[in-house]
Amino acid sequence: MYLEQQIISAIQQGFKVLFDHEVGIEDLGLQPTRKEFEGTYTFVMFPFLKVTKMAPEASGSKLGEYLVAQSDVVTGFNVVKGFLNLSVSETSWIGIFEKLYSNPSLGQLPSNGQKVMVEYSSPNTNKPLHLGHLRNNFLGFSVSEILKANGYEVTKANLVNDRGIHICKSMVAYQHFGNGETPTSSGLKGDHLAGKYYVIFDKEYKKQIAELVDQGLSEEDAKKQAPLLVEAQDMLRKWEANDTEVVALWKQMNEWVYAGFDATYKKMGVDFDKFYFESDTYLLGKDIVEEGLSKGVFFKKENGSVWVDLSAEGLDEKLVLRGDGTSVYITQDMGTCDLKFNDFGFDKSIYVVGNEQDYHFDVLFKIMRKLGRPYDDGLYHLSYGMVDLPTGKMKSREGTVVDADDLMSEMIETAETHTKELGKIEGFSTEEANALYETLGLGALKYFLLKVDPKKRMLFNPKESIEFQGNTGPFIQYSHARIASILRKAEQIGVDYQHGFAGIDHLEDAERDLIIILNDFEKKIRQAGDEFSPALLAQYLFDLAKEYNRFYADLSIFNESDNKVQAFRVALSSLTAKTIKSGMKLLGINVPDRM
RNA sequence: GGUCCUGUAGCUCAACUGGAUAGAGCAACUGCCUUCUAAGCAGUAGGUUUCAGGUUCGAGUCCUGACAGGAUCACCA
Repeated sequence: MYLEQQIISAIQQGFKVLFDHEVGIEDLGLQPTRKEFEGTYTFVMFPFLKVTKMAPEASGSKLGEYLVAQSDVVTGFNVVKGFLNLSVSETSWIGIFEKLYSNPSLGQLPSNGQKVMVEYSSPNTNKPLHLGHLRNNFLGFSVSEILKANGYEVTKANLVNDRGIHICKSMVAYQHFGNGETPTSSGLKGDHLAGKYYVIFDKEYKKQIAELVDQGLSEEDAKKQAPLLVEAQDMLRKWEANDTEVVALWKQMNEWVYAGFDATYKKMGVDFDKFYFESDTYLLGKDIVEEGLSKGVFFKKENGSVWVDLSAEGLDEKLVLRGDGTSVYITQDMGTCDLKFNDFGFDKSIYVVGNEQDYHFDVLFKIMRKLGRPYDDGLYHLSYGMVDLPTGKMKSREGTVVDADDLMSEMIETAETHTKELGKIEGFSTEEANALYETLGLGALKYFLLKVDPKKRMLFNPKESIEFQGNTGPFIQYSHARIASILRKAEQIGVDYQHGFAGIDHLEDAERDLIIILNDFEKKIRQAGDEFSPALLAQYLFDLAKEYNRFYADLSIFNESDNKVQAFRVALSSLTAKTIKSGMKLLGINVPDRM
């Protein structure tokens, strides 16, 4: 980072001295030189030809000569068309390496004094988590960690949807068909138990509809009049009236579900600092409706319903309170928005929610802006694409989902099979071996879901999607394990690689290329934070691991006769391992020392 | 129908926000384990970036219009 800034400021000086022209830093950018050309950084001359009043080649040469003469980091240049390719001195690279190597807070930028809340996961308590939730949870967790690394104070929040008609459906079905079954008696995790009755409800409900249609009702009427649905709606009313029996059942079932979720979250390796429950928040926001009315942001229709007119912002009129005075979804979201701010005073509030709710958040944020909330600039919907199966979209009611618990178990089993086939667990205790399978299986899964740009929808093929070779989590984990092995050997034969690289005066290509990419780590953390995109970091870590493996294949460490060079290569390996480890941690992925 | 998102190698994804001959992995093919872990490395092959226009020194990227896929548009959550 520092190196690029040095070069840029020298270029800025150059424009002043050579062409008598002031150029803003923000207008100057370097890009990596394509590998078919000589050099590390490339400066594009085209946009500045008006300033230089010379042909592209001549402009580039003149600036290049200036940089070599004036800057002690630029040692050479070449100009191809309008592209000025700059070479950086080996001593600069060695200096960069020493700085990175001695940095005790590698991968952690200093505090920026800002608070951010990241809401993610936000499950419904009527069914277990599935593949789509995995993307949500891994994303939310990773973005939180990335923001921490960027110097934010982060609060991870989970807004649990623990009430509503869908919960009542599971409850009604349980009352009818449950026979007092419990997680203990059935051996089912609590969330799977609730999900089982949600599916049963749907099945029985459809049966009832069919019967009613046979009796001559229209499809539409049948859907409304089916006894099970009526019962669920009735149960919801009783719940809202705080009916003792209904509330007791609700508490019981939710407790089972939470126990199940806890186990799943633990397996996933995600956690939360704050839980919000919709049963506590669903009545919030009515005061904001009043506020909006008095501010003239909202208006009332004849039947008493309250609306906001967003047509000036390119949207429609949107209901914010029903005619009977009850809330809609957005009412409580307005309330929760304020609640979060009052609880934590955030500068930014991020909602990790699927792109099916783009419109909803568009509306919500525009409303909060109209209401003039002090934090309205910090609201951000981290909208991610759905995970599709080869067979199409997942539907929980129809049981065409990939269950999160099942998928994680399968991944771990696959990792076990694969590891055993390769015969890589000599000397492992059973516990160590199991821990490794888990690290690898989950690493593969997390990396697979995080390496894709969040906003893009992605395809998951359970049979083929997850590999252990190439652009995968295990490939990066493997690179780390290789280095760990080198470090063990270095310790064993007593290589001192902690200090003293003054004697190094020459770099092999593979060494230099590795330092160049190691130097990008901080920049990538920044980008990933600015764009809320773990994918950028994932891509970087893959490139880094690849570069290391090239280095590993090209140059020998322990056959190197020069002790200084040998120590330097061990140190370079060590820095790579540290970078991989701390980068993978930001993705929520552990790295093993042996595999 | 209105609005929004997406479209890149056979498949899954990149492309530093407008820069050079569009890159990786998987799958296919060819080499490399007597040497620090072959879950690796090196190489071959694979492309009219959905299509048609436009903007400029320069377009996968920006604009317009088609086409295809998806989401959304309830006094549902």
